[in-house]
Amino acid sequence: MNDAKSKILQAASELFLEGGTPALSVRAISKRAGVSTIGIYSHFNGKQGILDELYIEGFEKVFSEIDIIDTKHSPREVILQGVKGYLKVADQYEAHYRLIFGESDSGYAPSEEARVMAEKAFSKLVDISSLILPVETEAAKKQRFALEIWALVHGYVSLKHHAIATLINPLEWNELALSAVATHIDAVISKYALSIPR
Amino acid sequence: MNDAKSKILQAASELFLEGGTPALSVRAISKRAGVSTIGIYSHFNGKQGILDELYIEGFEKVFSEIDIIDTKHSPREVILQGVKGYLKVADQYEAHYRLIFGESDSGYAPSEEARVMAEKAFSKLVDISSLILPVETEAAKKQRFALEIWALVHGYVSLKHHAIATLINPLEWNELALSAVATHIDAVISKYALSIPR
DNA sequence: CGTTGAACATAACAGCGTTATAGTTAATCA
DNA sequence: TGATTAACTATAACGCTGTTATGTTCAACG
Repeated sequence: MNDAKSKILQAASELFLEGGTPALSVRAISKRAGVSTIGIYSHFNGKQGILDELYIEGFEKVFSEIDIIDTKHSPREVILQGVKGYLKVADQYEAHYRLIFGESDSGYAPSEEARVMAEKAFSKLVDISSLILPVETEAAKKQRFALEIWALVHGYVSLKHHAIATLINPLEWNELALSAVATHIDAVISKYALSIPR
Repeated sequence: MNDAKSKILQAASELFLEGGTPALSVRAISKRAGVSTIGIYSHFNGKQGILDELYIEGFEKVFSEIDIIDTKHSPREVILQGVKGYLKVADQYEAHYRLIFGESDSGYAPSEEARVMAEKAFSKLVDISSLILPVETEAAKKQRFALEIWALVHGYVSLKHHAIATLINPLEWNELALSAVATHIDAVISKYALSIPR
């Protein structure tokens, strides 16, 4: 990798972690990276290119947390482990998370490459969440169940940043999310236990 | 209400519905309202004041949809009815929804008055969702259950705007959300059915 | 009638993403 | 070696943003 290119990415990532989208101006990045402003445009596709890199970086972190190879524990516990990792990433990389889910500046739209990364992560989520479903379950149904889990967890993360969040003890949030997922998983498990002939 | 003031609000609301946050510039509002840019600052607290009005407007719409007085149907159906209304508002007033949940421009933070409105809506949600809980359930527990419902529904709405949403039929989204909520409610109902001594 | 105060338009400020222009440096090639 | 080419650089500008200072107009009130 080009030296200037990696320095730009490093600077952008630092600024992003420190101050989120508002701190991520082209001039600030170039200043910290020690390059001129048009360096952002020669090495990347301007600000859109920088945001794309951070978007992908964010999804890579999510992916690595839910990419679990575990044969010792039950599917239920594997899913909960993945949710824990997801919540951890959402806490540690809040700016990335907000970027990924359109909660920052509205001017950004992910590129094709960035969307591929997003779909890869969702695909992995489908893999681990469908562990509790019968193997012969059709693909669309597996997707829908993964979506249920994701919506529930993402909902907690998103509401955590909301004004209403002051009503609930902030330390509890992740536990509440985990508990809600557990409730939901158990409901689905018992539903399928009924529908599976024995 | 002052005439200029209402014209400004009208113009802002129109622009917001048409083009969301990016279209909502102080100059564009003043131009459409037929006032000077400084009028936005004399009648409101600048852009923050405008966004506050739209924030409150959005929560009012949510509130009116979940403010259900219904003694004919079961608590379960009342909740699902509220969720349907919530999803309708999220569709019809997408820009408001994104503003409310921090998914637009990151510079905005709701004022005290706006937060009061948000809490009022959440309070109403607690009211109708706790209909399925035993009356003697403690307040914190009712809040936590309302949060579960809200997180689940909001998760679906938020993910609907996401890049990953192309993988799922967009027409199905609201039905998927409703179905997920129904699953979750039933799980909680059966849990409490077990814990209630008879 | 004179004064006061509110709303007004104009213009400016600093910042934003982006780009045109021009200067500098380094590597490549005849 | 000397000339050309490509990639870097800085400077400045364009049009946009939110915000504010400066005058100006105009209607209401004592």
